[in-house]
Amino acid sequence: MTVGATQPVIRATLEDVARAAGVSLATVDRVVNRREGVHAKTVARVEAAVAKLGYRADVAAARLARGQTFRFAFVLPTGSNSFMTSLTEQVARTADWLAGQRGFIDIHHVDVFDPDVLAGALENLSPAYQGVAVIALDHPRVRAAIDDLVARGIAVVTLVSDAPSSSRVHYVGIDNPAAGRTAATLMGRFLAGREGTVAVIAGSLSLRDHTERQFGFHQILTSEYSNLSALPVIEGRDDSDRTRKLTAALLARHADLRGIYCCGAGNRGIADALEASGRAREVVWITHELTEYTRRFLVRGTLDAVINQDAGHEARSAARILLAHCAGEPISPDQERIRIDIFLRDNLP
Amino acid sequence: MTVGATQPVIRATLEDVARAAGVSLATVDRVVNRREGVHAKTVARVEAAVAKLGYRADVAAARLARGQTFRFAFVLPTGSNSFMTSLTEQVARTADWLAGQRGFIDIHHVDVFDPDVLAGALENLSPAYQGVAVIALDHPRVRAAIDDLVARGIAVVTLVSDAPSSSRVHYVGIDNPAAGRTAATLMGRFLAGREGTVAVIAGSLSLRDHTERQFGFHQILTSEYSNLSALPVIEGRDDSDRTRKLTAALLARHADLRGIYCCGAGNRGIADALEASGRAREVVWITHELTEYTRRFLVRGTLDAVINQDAGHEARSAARILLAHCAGEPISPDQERIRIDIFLRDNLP
DNA sequence: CAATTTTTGAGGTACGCAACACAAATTCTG
DNA sequence: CAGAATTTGTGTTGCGTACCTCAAAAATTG
Repeated sequence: MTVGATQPVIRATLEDVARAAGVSLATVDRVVNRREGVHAKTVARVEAAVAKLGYRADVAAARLARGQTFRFAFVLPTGSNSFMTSLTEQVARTADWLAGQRGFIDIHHVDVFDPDVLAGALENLSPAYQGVAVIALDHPRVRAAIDDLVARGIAVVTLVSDAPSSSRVHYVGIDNPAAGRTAATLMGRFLAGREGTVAVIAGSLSLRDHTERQFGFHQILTSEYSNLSALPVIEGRDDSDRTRKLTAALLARHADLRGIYCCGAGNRGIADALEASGRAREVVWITHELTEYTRRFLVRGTLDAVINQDAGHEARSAARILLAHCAGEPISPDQERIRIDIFLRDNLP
Repeated sequence: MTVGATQPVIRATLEDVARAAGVSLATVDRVVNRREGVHAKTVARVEAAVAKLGYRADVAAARLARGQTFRFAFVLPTGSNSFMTSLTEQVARTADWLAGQRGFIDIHHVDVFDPDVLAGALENLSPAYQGVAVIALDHPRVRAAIDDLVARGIAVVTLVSDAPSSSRVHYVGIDNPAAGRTAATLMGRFLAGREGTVAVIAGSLSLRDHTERQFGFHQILTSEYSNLSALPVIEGRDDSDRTRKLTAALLARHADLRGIYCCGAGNRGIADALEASGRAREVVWITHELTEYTRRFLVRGTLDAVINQDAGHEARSAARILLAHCAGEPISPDQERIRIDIFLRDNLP
């Protein structure tokens, strides 16, 4: 059985549609581009012809004829952890791809963790940009800066970290509370009824994504796993050295420590401390972001699971969404949905 | 700090390159399209100009000028389980997208589980196709049919199920042994040391993907979780009714049944049997493919984890790979890698 | 140095569509 | 039914590239 074999071998063009509908090219153009001044009956005739011939505008020809070019700014953090480094690289690759699609990406590095600096950077962005992707902070000044850009007709998408109350057109990233809940479920199930304490290490609680993750984590842990009690959240500031010391102290102080959930960076410190303590196999450690380090810890068995967001997917998705928005094209939502990946040693990509 | 702001606001065109290199348009054309008869020194001059101006061919213009159109055949199973239904729908959506990219997809439905029927369908495919995507079987006749297509200059990608020894240009799907290992690790860890037996239900052991999954599953279960012993594999033929009866029998016969791994379809039957037995919460059930049903069982807590391959991603990837192959364009490997997704109740998309 | 080969230039057409100007035909209004 | 308004047609241009032909220039050879 065959479906779709009735499709034309040769694409139907606007001219074919005009001929089929018995009207001129100009009228077809008016209809397909929704211009004014066409009789309803004629519109119907043309649309029937479009449907009959299965006409689809050749996007290559359309883009070429429109002759638009696009300039986007990606505002990313200055020299940072492995995830951000990888994101930057993926954005660079995406830029390379976009260059063939009449689009240009400039990467701006700023200290996105300081609301004033970030807001300032957004405010000073050249008005030549049609779109901006930014690792946002949910802070009044940043929100205002985003709203300001949007008011000036510049499309803004937030990347990795959202500013939900702003007027950004899209958030490209994972649902962080859900990611935290996922981590908690894995923790609870891996520990399967054992009693003890679980430590939560965040980069900083002033980062919305870290807060949301630990919120989701606590939510599930307290409601579903009463055998486990969470210790107060520790701020490791995404710094390996500091995190190592904090983890070592945790391990020394809590003989009943059964699990560690790290919702930020600084994983090398945790690995060092865990391995030095000799309890690496016994303590369940779950963290975020697949990097060359976390991958190694996973393979070695020190790390039990990684919750990941795909930086490449995020970079491409942000670019696609900005492009589609500026060109007035539709997007396919499920292609742009960023998944909460779970990686075990066995399903590493 | 800003990187990349030196990019041109206006794209450089071939003419700009010609002017910069001090040669004619024809020569630049010869160089960028690698035609013969250009002096090495001139090639170098042009390439320097390309690099200096950051010239990138406008893919829209290039496609338009080449005027090529592409016809691909997708060979999918006849009326089948939820996953295949969803895959078919995603292929249809991809076809819609491709229609704007000068490409057409015909969907052919055949009984892909019969090697002779499948091979016959491939042999009878119109030579008008430049590419074929097929849910393959690893069988000599199918392999020969694929090799034959390739020999006739038709690009073949295998989808979901591979024929590794054939000359297909790409396999779009997951690593099935790794998926089985992933399931085993989840099973072993969720059961955390409890003793008992684990049942494995496959659709049919003559399907390579099911065999590979159960192979990976057994591999990890026997080597890492000696507390669990696997029962002989049961063939449910992807049929809910049959699977329900088999599962009910399993539950009745084995009081120490701790887990069920289903590497095929027929999940509704398993859910019915599990829920009827009253042991749904206690038995760990892991299966493949996220469908409306498995999603519901996951939310309800009957099902503990789903190993998934994203049908939308697979459909788009197959189309992109065929298109890139036929148009002689490069692909970006990590965008085309199909991940082994793990879904728990908490990270459902 | 003439003859030959290699390299380069000039110029054109085509791809499918968008965008526009202007004329012609049709319909509506008073 | 004239005049106005609306609707449709004709025609053109340009987007950036691929691909082609033919001639001119330069380099190589005998």
